[in-house]
Amino acid sequence: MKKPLLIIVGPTAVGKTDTSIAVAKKLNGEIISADSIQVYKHLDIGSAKPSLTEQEGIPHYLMDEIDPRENFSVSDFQHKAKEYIRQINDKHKLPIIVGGTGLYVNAIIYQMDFTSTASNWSLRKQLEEDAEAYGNEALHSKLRQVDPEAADRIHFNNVKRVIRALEVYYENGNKIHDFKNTFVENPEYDYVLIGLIRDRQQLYDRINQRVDLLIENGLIDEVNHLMSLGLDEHNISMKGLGYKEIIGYLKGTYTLEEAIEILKRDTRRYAKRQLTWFRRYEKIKWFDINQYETKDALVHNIIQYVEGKLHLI
RNA sequence: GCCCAGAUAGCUCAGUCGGUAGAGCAGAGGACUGAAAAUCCUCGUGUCGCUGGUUCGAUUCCGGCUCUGGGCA
Repeated sequence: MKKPLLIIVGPTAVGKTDTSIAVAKKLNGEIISADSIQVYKHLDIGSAKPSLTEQEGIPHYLMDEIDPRENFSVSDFQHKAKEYIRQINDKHKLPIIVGGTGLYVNAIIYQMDFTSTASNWSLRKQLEEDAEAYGNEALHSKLRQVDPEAADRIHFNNVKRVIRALEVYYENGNKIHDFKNTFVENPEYDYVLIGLIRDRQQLYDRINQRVDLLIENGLIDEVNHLMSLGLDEHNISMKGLGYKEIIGYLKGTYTLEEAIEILKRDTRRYAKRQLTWFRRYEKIKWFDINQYETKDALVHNIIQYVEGKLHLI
């Protein structure tokens, strides 16, 4: 029997946190965060993680759980999130996945197999050096020799993907092509997928304001502190928006003003990419926040929609 | 008031030895299977400030006007 599952996605700064907590309260739910940065401990301000008070007593999983020195990946997410879903179901509560990391959402709603080839960081480093020494196209033609289908769909400048495809081959002779079952739905869940959206210009204004707020709230101190723990731009957790830019400022790559402008711009671009990703979901039901007078009205409509779709206990 | 330099894409500017124009940034669209807040691809028509003149033809040359810098008083 399929387990009920609610998923709420949306671009950064659209208002997911607020909305999802209100929805969770009404539906007797618990939240699993699908956010590749909020998972990490100590990355609080930059990731706009809700405080315990702001969580209003709703349990949040996969938030503030991982040491920022570790390299968390979609595979870890899939494994842990599925376990949390099971636990929440066992308590007869509704699991609600909330987040902006599209790949993580895919790992839940589609059958994605991550059992084959784990990441091999030293191999990646070596291939990166090859790309720098001999050029992106040289590395890409290596891929063409071992996995032509992958070479066809990965652009030669997308070095990261070329490397991953080569890694899969070098590690155990597989072709990355072998795993193409992306859009086969996972039969475990009876899921409802909701997307939150609002006027583009308004979203961008909110992003700009939020960046200013993060700085006011002490983002620079937070990054300083993380650096004193030995973290720097090489850590995966530090690749997040707000961290890499402030590290650049602290290391003198650019002024604070420049860092803030770049952070705003890149956050806007990120929001746009998220929207591109979410538009592909056929089952997504969009709720345009601008069409509701109040947050209560929005939440009420979401609840109605969800109750009509899911057979809740 | 006088002199000089500007006025071209949302912004900063380039350019046309006279044949209606192009970069960067901003912005838009797309891709996505172990770094995904990452990574990558594609996309540039705008009364060339206004108004007269010269010319087959002016955004380009000439005059006037307006505005913006800077300088001199």
